[in-house]
Amino acid sequence: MSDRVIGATIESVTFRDFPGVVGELSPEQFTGLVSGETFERIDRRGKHLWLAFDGGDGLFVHLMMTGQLLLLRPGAERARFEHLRLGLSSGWELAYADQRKFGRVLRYSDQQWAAKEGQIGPEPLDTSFTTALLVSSMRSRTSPIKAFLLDQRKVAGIGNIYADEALYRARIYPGRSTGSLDDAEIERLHVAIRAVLQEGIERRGTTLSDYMDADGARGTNAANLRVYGKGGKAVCEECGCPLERVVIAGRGTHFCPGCQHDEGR
DNA sequence: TGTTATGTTGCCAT
DNA sequence: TATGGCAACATAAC
Repeated sequence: MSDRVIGATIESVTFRDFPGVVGELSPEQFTGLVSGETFERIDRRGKHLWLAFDGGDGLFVHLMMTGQLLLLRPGAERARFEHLRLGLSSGWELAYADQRKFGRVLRYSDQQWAAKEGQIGPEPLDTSFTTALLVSSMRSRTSPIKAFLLDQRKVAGIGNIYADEALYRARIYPGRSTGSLDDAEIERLHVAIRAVLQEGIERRGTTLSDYMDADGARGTNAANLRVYGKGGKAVCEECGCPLERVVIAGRGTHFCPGCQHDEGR
């Protein structure tokens, strides 16, 4: 998005059928606050996006389950489930669409973004994300490792798909108590987290139904998944066991009972 | 036609 | 503080 957004000024704001997409502000308040602002920088922490204005403050965006940020040409037909469109001086329009309306485009002060950012755990692809860091944050926790991985305060950016994929690659049962993992298991998990995320990025995202990039292109990582969505529908490509689906941490959890034992190793 | 599942997170109760 | 359940919403697949 950077090429078409950085340096561009917001010239128009159009609301569609869900003004709540911008939070508590009325459409008039939001329009007044962002009109004339120029984007200086696009940042990201985990799944949280930050589109910073050049004079300070900016837009905080979270896509949640079904959100889409789209760059459209002026006059382009309203996207399905489009709720907000920002007309930019660069000759593009930045639209936000979201079938389930969980996501938000919020006007945040720098302080609000700093506070939000401070809540988010380490970036798993940064060099600062070491096995030792993971070991110390996992110590003496009793919740399932799957719940730990989904907690954005512990590690940034892992969602339900990548949690299941990482645990499968590390051969760890998702229901294992976080604090019960030994050093070798945590080392495998560290490697697996980085691998599944890196591969997902290389394939430009896991599109199961809604995800698309700003050009409307689908990611191809769905074809790279080994377990997610396959419980009861496929066998493990390593051991041939039928894959299973259970609910852990309130989320559908897919795993191989042959490779991911309840008691480690 | 009803029931259940879906990629996330915050709030609430314990 | 840590943990677990559930609601927010629209749609697709059983």
